[in-house]
Parts: sequence; C-alpha cells; structure tokens
Amino acid sequence: MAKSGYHHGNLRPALLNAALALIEEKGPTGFTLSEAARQAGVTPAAIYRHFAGRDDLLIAAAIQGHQILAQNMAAIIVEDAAPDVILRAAGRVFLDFARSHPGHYIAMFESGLHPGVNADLDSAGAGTQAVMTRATQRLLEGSDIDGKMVTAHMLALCHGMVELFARGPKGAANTEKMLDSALQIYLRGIRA
Amino acid sequence: MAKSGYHHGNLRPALLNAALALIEEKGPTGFTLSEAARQAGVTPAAIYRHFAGRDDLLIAAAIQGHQILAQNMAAIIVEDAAPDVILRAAGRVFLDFARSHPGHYIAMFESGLHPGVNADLDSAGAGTQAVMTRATQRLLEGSDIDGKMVTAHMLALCHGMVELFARGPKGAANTEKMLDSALQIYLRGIRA
DNA sequence: TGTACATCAGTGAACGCGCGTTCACTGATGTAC
DNA sequence: TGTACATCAGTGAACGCGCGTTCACTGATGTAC
Repeated sequence: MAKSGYHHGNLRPALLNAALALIEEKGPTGFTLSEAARQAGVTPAAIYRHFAGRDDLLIAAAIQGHQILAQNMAAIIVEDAAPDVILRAAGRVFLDFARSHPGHYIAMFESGLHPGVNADLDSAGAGTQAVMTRATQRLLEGSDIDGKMVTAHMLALCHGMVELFARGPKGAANTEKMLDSALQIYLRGIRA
Repeated sequence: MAKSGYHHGNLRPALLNAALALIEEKGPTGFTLSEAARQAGVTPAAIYRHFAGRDDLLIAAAIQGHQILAQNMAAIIVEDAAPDVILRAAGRVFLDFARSHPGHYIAMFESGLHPGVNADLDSAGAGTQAVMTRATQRLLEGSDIDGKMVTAHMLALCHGMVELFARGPKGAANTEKMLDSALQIYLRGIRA
C-alpha cells in the first residue's frame, strides 16, 4: 500500500470516489477526467493505468452503484413481512439510495449510458430488477399480473419521483411521503 | 422576410430547431452553440443577436416544449369523458410527446435546468401541471385525496417510464402498454 | 541477506480540438422627409 | 418617387480555455537466485 508519494497505492478507488463527488457536484456533463485526476492528486495520464478512458470510469461508477442498490434491496426482502410492506420499503430504499449516493445514481440513470453499451453494466442493472421481482412474486400469487411488469411500474415511479421531485433541500421528506402514497394507491389497485 | 443571404430573416426559430435536432441526436451534453449556428448556416456570433447565450437557448427550447405539452394535454381534457379515461389518455399524450418531440423533452427534463433558474420556464412548467390537475379534480370528487398529489404521481410515473423504457426502437409500443397498465392499477386503487 | 532485474504505476510535456464569447466591422432594411 | 440616415442582423477574426489522449520516460516495488 505504501504511499510512497510516487505510487499512490490506492488509485483506482480514489479515482472512482473523486469521479462520484464531481458527478454529484457538477452533473454528468461537468465531470472531467482531468479534474478527477487533480482531486486524486495525480496526473491525468495516470488514469489510463486503471481505466480505458472517460466512459470506462463512468461505467465503473454505474456498476458499483447497481451493486450497492441491489444489496440494499436484498437486505429488505429477506425480512419475513407482508409483500406490500416489502414493496413500500423497496420504494424507500430506492429513494434513500438516490439521496445518499447521488453520484452513483446520476452515473446509473442520467449519464446517457444506454443498455447495450456495456455487458457488465447491463447485468449489474438486471440484478436490481431481479431482486425486486423476487419480492413481487409473493404479492402476485394467485393473480394474473406479471411480476416483472410490476417491478417495471415500481422502478418507473421511483425514478420519476427522484428525477422530478427529490432534488433540492426539502425535496427529500416530501418525496418520500409522495412516493409512499403513490405506492399505497397502486398496491390497493393490485389487490382489487 | 427576404432571405437576402446576409440577413437570415428567420434565425431565431431556425436556431431553436437546429438546437432541438442536436439535442435529440447528441443529448444535452452534445449540443453546442457552434454546431447549431453551423446548421442554421450562420456564424456562431450571430446567435447572440437572439439569445443571451447557451443556457438561454436551452431554456427557450424547454419553454416551447412545455407550451406544446400543455396544449396537447388541454386538448384531451376538453372531451366530456369519464375522468379515469381522461387520465389514461393523459398518460398517452405524455408518452406521445416524449416520442414525437424528443429534443423538447430532453431540454425540459434532462438538461439540468432546475426549477428556480428561470421564471418563465418555471411558469411554463407549472402550466402543464395545472392542466392535469384540472382533470384529476373530477376524478376525486367526494374523495379526500389531493388532486395535485395525484398529478405528481402521474407525472412521476410517466417520466420514469420515458426515462427508463421508452428509448430505443421497440420501446415505444411496449412502454405505452406498460404505462397504461400501471395507470389502470393506480386508478383502480384510487377508486377503492 | 544481498543483488540483478522485470514489472508496475506513476510523470510531465505535448498534441490537436472545439468550445463559448467578445469585438469592431459591414451589408441590408426600413423609415422620415 | 428619391434620398439620407438610423437601426438592425449579420460577419469573421480572435481570445483564452480546458479537455481527452498519447508518448517516451522514470522512480518504486517485488521477485528470483
């Protein structure tokens, strides 16, 4: 590890963190390799020892984000609660993630990284959805509604809330209530 | 208007259209004043006769988009149909707008133009919501659910659908079905 | 334990690029008389 | 109808900037003997 001054020793994660902070601060547009390097105390050229280029760093950030989100989701679903309680909790987890990992969130959903660009990213993204779909299965037992579709509905609703309302100082609390009420209505509609 | 060759005669709208096409093609990041000017057959400096700068052009595009969307929404609501039919139609209108005016849509929702940046933009955005809220009022007569909240739910759902699923070649048709089924479930939940 | 050496992870200078914006300017338009 | 002139809407050159990426390089690390 040995921070010799020449060898950084931990550059890859340091660059990722710098990138995440920059993305959070300046948006996906504002993030630049040069500035990430500067923040990590390193020459821009050093980046190329760890990432293939700008996009590669962004993709790495997005993948890490998907992993964190999937893990947080999974933690909830283990609980032995009623399915609609779980789904409402899933909404909260999603919102919390967007709030506590804004850099990751932006990299994942607002960086123009369309599916198909990178296989690892695609499968990381599919992971989260798989976890959520697992939760919806129980809710839908005996129903003819498709579990994947419900997952898609939920993701769209959550993402829309984050994009439209969650930003800004007081957006957080309001958005949580708003999302929860939407989910309550939606889940009532499913049971009906 | 006399396209003299020197005076363009119609530059402002021409620049707006060029910007919209570029935004659609290359994302909010990829759009540059220089290229918009080039496409309009004009020097970059000429832009400053009509817009204060890059952001001003973007804002103008977003405002125009809000106006179009609000108008399309209003057209539906005039109909004398059942309120939940109207709301499902509103979802379709939103999706159609996103599909048929991608440049506008991106300028409106994906350009990092947070509320508060520009007063005209804010009021243009509020317009669409007002139109939708008018539609929800009738749905909620005798209910204690807040109309503005339902509008927010709908907008979040629609926007999330567009962002996550509507892009790409075959996303369009599927997304329309997906959004409609989500709205049906949601509206069932409201009536319950 | 000591030494030779391959490998690794950085440096720093340089490149070409296109950007947004400014400036003094000039050609075209349209209005007053 | 003709002319003088103010106003308008462009030009084109220039600016400074920071970017991503490349290159040959060098200092540090760690391994084989």
